[in-house]
Amino acid sequence: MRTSQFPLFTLKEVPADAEIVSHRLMLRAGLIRKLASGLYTWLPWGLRVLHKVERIVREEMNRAGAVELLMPAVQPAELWKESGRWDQYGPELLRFHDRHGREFCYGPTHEEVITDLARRELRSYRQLPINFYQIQTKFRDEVRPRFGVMRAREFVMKDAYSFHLDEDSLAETYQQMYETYARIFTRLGLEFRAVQADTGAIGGRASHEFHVLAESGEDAIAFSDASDYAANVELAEALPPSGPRPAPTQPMQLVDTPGVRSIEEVSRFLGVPVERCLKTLVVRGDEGLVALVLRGDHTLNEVKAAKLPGVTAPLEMADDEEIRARLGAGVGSIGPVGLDLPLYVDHAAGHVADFVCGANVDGKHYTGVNWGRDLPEPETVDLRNVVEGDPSPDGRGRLHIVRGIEVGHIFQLGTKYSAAMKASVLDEQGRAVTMTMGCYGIGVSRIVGAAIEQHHDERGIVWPEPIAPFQVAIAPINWRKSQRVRETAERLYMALEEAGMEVILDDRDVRPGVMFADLELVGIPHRITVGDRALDRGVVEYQARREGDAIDLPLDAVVGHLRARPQR
RNA sequence: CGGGGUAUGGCGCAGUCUGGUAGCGCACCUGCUUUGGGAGCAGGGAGUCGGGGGUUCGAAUCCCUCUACCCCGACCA
Repeated sequence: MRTSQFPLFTLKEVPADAEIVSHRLMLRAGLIRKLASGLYTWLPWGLRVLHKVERIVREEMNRAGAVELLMPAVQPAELWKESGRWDQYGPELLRFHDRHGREFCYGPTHEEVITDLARRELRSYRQLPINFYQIQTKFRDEVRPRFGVMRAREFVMKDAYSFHLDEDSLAETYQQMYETYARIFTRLGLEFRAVQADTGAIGGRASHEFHVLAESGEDAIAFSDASDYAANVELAEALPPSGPRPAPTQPMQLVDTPGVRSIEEVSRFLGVPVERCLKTLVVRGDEGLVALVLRGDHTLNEVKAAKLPGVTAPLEMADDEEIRARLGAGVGSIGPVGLDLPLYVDHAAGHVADFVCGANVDGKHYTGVNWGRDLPEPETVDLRNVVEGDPSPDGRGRLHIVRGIEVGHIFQLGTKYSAAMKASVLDEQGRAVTMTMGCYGIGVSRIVGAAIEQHHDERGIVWPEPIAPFQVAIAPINWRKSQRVRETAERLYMALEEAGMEVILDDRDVRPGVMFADLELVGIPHRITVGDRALDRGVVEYQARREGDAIDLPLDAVVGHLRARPQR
């Protein structure tokens, strides 16, 4: 390709609304343009990258024996009503009517459609297991789209759905998909981690997420420094503290704490460390309010809390009026002593002695409170998010917390959809058996953003070789005037193309600085500079995007040199 | 959903408080010069000042209203 035929749309200045580096660089490098909130056009250079990601995903899915199909993006409401998700899914599901007034949605995921297909087409256990996949555009009406293609409303996803006669078969395919995903992200040149995950809105049992590690990631993941334990912080279990609780040393006292509300204020006002201040959160439950007690330095894990019996899922915090009406005191003065609410106490909070807590009277707190003496011994549960340094739940090592971008997610669904939609096959005995399902997603367009998040420098994108829009750029200096430069560049271009490389020849008549800046911004891994100065010495210059200095190469050595480069 | 902010040539911004002929940088077009790190000179084109309504002799500027986009929050005890 030539830049005259395959134009760059690079930007010197960044549109003001781009927040994170990958979004800025995708705009500046001319990979995408925004149409509306969460909706992006893929420009030619960006589309090349997207297609490369797709190709690797497709190759590895095919290698794993999955079969590709393509389902409609628009789906009839009936199927969603059958699965029960028409009512469950909420406003993220974009719904509309056709001219006959029939209800449809734009598919955010395809369990219903594939299950409908499977129940029609699959009759016998002999057809199982089977794993269907597609690469297709999804729409999720996100509350708050942001970060460019990382959280867009319309996005490209690879979704796969497997069907099985039994759990063992599902477990086998699940494991195979786990390995396939690891291979895909390795081939893409990304630093990633597979972690145990919550099943969320899709439902089902076992589940792993694949995260590209990056500071800007929206998820926190916890992993052990001494084992292969890794989990989304949403899920990571906080173990109860070991050893006995310290014995009480203080009497319980009611103290005035006028205007003191937050844990930090309480701690400062009373001179008690935050770890010895307990906070009491009030949430809505199936029958009125429920109180959750945590250590002041810990944060509530909403996923864990929502799973507690009697607590609403998803979790809803009670508002100030509700609390005041029920307890006679405001948020900020609530505590477990004498509290007339169902109470859940976090393991760590139940292990604190001589603690401070709200007194259920405005402007008053208790100090020196002790479980089992001033209030009943609590039964403790896991309520909090793990923090850096917590013991690993598998008993080996300590947890570290890093941030990640979720790019893949695999689930063992079980029969959630197949049962609701009556998808069964006949087994060896001729009995109808509800099929067991798995599903496996990869955020194809998100990967492009995630890759940039992980691979860039101050000059722009530094693509991993396998997904670079082109492998090699030829930068001819003084293209118009120097016939020698032009002829050499053309000859090189032909030779590299013939060698099977993807080459972009920058035949714009622009000054070298402009050319170099653009080629670095768009992140081409290898650059050959052709200029009279080097040609006088009988060479051209080779510059790797991720390395410092250029080296001289004789013309006939260029193809060999590029071939010898390790794929990264 | 709640809170905050922004909207002025393609992009980035000033001008708005204090009403009086719409400006700057980059980009773009033409010509000449230039060609190893985002060139120089000269000339040029391009804006319903987000939409609608109002106040006024006069509105980018003041008032009302709508829309779009962005940010923050949805752990506060």
